Amino acid sequence: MISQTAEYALRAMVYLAQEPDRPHTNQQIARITRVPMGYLAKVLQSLSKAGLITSRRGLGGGFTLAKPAEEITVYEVVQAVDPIPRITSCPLKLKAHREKLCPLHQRLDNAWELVEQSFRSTTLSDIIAEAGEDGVLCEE
Amino acid sequence: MISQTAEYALRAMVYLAQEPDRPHTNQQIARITRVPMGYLAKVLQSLSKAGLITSRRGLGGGFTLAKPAEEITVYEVVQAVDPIPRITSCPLKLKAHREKLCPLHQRLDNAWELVEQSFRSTTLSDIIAEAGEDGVLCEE
DNA sequence: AGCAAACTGGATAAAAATATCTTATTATCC
DNA sequence: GGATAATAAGATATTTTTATCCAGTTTGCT
Repeated sequence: MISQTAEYALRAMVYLAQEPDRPHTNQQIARITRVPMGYLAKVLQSLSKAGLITSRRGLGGGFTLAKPAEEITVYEVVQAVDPIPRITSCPLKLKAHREKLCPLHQRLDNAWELVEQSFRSTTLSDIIAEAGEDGVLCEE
Repeated sequence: MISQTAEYALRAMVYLAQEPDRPHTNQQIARITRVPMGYLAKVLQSLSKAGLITSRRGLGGGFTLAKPAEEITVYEVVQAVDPIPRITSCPLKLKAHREKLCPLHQRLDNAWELVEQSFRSTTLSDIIAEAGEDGVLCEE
């Protein structure tokens, strides 16, 4: 339902949210979240361009949340790497459906709306808070 | 959110549901629903194997709903071609999460559950009824 | 019987998503 | 300033999804 890429992005963000004070390197994040390192680099780029994280090069550098975990929603993360494809116009390009979607696509889009709402109302800190002491992604 | 394949399957099923009394050929369905003919054939095979439609070969043959439109849900159609990947075990394969998903994956799965419920509670006849006279997919 | 319509199944091709690798650029520390 | 750690970016490879094509089989019709 969401892409592998979005799953990776969420893992990385949750991890960063757990220790937001110091930068974490691509390598660290990859190891903990078990995401292929080379690919994670791309995902982190996307998140960076979307303004959700900041990066610092050089020794001691890495990635850090760009704003507090309370202010970052699951929705923002997913949107940054692999947006939810809301249905705004008829996929069959029927003229008759330009104004109003047919019941089929209307109902599909309603389902996506549910997901979107769910994602919008969940912040990274919600997730961390729920985890308690263990940490969300087992840090071995 | 759902695959192209699932979208095609739904279009085909809605079309069949609109005229359930006579068989419709792959070619007919493809033209109306604007699905590539060769690919539609595969999709129809899947739907047939799932028991949602029946097929008849030879002249005058084609595909027909296997049961009344009132008894076929969107969920069944999607499941037949491209199941919703509910999260039942930790995607990171962490031992600590075998019993209980971490909050991240728990919340993702909750969203899928919403979608699943929405799909389960919608039948093909619901969709057709909502369309009124026009027909769901413009029959040109 | 013979022909044409229609599904069936397998092989193949094209496109998109996912993943890897390599080279550059930037920053820090000594 | 040089060595090293780290991101940035582009090229390439692999896998999955989507799509096409073709030969085979069944069915109905005359």
